[in-house]
Amino acid sequence: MTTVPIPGDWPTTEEQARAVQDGLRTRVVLDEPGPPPGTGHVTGVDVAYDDERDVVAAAAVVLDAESLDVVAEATAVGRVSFPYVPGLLAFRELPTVLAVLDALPCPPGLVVCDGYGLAHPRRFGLASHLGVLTGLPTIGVAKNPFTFTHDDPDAPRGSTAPLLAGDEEVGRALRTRDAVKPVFVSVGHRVSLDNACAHTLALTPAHRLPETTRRADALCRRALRGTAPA
DNA sequence: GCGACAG
DNA sequence: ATCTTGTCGC
Repeated sequence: MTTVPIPGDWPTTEEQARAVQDGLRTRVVLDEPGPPPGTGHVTGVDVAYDDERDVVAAAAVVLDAESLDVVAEATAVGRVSFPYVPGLLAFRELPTVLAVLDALPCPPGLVVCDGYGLAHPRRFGLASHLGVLTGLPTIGVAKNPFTFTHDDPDAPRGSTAPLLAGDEEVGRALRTRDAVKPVFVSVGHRVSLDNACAHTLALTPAHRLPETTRRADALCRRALRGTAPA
């Protein structure tokens, strides 16, 4: 496990953070389809917090996209770098997530984030931000619709409904299990929305949430507990 | 102005 | 995110 310093130039105020987003948003690449589902590596990243102790733990779990077997794992711990502010989640998660990806012994391939990419007030959520900073193809799979609206997808797994910001489709509500609450998929960087949904379905053979995020969630919680006082 | 709001 | 027991169902 690695320990993470907060970058010296990390934003301190919401105003600074929004300015960073506005400066980087033009770098998002939207005209690539991304890797085909079921090939290469797919990596889940997630973060757990203990705000009382000011500790954050991140985990990355690399899966073989075809078998969904675990290929590699890494964890990293650090200090909380930003408070939770809707729309500025990336500033809370990124330092530790970048470090944990660096700590992996192999290329991550497609990165699946817990949260949003383009579906964001300034079209630059966590998944897009991570993609721009690393150059990696990324998607966001969120558990809640945030501020966006959508119709309820049909009951069968695989059904979708547009995630809307006004009349703009910023993502998709995707049913990953029959008659179970959908997940909310959006493009991060260098992946099409259709492909992002296809990946999400490939990663949900048995549960509502992708195997990538389930594995990463379990691992970062374990890592956080591992930092508890002896 | 007030409420809602990824994790 | 996190606080939290048992319980219903595949």
